[in-house]
Amino acid sequence: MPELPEVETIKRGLTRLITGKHVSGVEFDTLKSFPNSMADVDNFLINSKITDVKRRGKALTIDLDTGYSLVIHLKMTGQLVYRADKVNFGAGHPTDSLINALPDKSTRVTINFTDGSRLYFNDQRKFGWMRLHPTVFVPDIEFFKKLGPEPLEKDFSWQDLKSRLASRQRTSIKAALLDQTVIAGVGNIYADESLWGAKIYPGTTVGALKDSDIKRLHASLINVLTLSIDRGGSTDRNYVNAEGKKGSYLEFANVFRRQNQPCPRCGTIIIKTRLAGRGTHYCPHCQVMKSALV
DNA sequence: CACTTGACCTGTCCGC
DNA sequence: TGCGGACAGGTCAAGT
Repeated sequence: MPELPEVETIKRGLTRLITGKHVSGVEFDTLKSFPNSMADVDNFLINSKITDVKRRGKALTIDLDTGYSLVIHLKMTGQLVYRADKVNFGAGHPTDSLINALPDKSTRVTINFTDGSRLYFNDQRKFGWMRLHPTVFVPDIEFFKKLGPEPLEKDFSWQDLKSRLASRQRTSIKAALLDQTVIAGVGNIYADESLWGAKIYPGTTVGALKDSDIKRLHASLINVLTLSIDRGGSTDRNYVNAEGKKGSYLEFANVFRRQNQPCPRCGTIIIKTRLAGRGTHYCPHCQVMKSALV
């Protein structure tokens, strides 16, 4: 579910909501959601203070004053929702239907703070996880070591994108964008949206892209990711921010989930197909096929 | 190595 | 209304 803009939105919310809070207790259901030992939880999480919240790619890191960090990946359906109130409103409460019944059957982990507030980790499909890791060794986790550069870092240039793509010449540009070792944080929504913005057919072979194509793609990626963060991310199904609210970017999306609708640029009907194992949306008129796979 | 496919899970939607 | 199959925003392991 959450891609870079969604995780960034959650990160900003959590920074504001939980920094400085003290953990008083933790409940979790399965070892898959929280694969640390109870001893680790007791020694490094309980009674700890939250010192910082960070994002790298689609992963979150919550630093604690015990020298440990909570590393979190939400995968497809994970949610991190903070609630200050102690009262459960129950189903049907008008203020916030998405989170009014937390915890629910998708709640994997509940972190209680000393002031009575709570952080819920909900995950319908159970793909996501959170785990404790020594803070200084977080960068050594294999996922982070292999991760490509952050596309919204100021020094990320089109030449950087070109060099990251250099080892993926024979695959499609869509598959390359989804590969987190090429660049960090792009998922299915923003791959389709950025390729539409750059007028590149998603099945185009990376090796067939010219410098001018890569320049447009670089600009389009930054544009789309930045706009989505401004809109609070995309809610297709499950995504909510740290306060349980949906994002509005999909209202501004140009191709994603817009199959059978006219392209905003040229009016041609948008196609949905399957590429790199994923649903893929594009305009068959303005996203030109060059040397293409599929 | 580069590249593709299936598995991990639950829920929902669509066609019969 | 019921049932089977396809599909869903991500990553891995295992295959070619």
